Amino acid sequence: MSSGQAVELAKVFKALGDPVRLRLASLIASHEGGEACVCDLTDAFDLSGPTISHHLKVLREAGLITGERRGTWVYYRIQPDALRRLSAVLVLDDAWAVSV
Amino acid sequence: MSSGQAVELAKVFKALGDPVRLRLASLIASHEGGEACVCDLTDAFDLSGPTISHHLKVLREAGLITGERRGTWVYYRIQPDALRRLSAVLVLDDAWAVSV
DNA sequence: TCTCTACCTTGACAGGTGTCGATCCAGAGC
DNA sequence: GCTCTGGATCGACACCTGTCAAGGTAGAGA
Repeated sequence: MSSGQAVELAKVFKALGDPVRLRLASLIASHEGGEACVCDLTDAFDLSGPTISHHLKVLREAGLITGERRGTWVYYRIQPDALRRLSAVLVLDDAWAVSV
Repeated sequence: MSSGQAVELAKVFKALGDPVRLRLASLIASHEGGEACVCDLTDAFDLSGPTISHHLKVLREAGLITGERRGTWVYYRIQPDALRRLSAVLVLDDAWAVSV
């Protein structure tokens, strides 16, 4: 894989390289309707609002989730394509061997 | 996903969350015979030996690669199971939704 | 045994990251 | 307009990470 590809991919892996962000993504993905309000998420952690907001921003900038404001609340939703792309990279037999 | 699971998983994602380590893993996986000598790897980067060694250690401790000394050289080899496990986690539709 | 090579470990430093309190902004409702 | 509430941003802090120079260890060969 090229140096540029590695930098882009590493950003996404790095975003998932934190227990809080992993659980945030998991909670969003498994929430009914496939989306979760921030108020639902903050309750699940023993962390301050700004900290949750920070982690959500990291996930957003990595392209793993999208946020949308609807009235008073902000809803987050998983980007399944981003996960599928990551998953494909890890199946080394096909992807890695030929992509270097 | 439980808090404990998240911590374990995050370690592995974090290990891949660096461009150098991603390329290292990719180089090892795609090298002939499925294993690569450290001397092959250092040439591919503009980094000092200790730095490469440090990154290899991170990958090793995450369970993504194994190292073995054979005579003068040390050979590293990918752990395909670790990659497959990660890949499976990312297929959210099945795994994530039920594992929380 | 001595030396050379390949690699690892240690120590130190700059820069990045997670966290929080304080503050700010956007909508809803009065 | 004003106020309340849900979130985001800012500023600051402790801690973690990537990097290298210097020194250490293990095996090969003389």
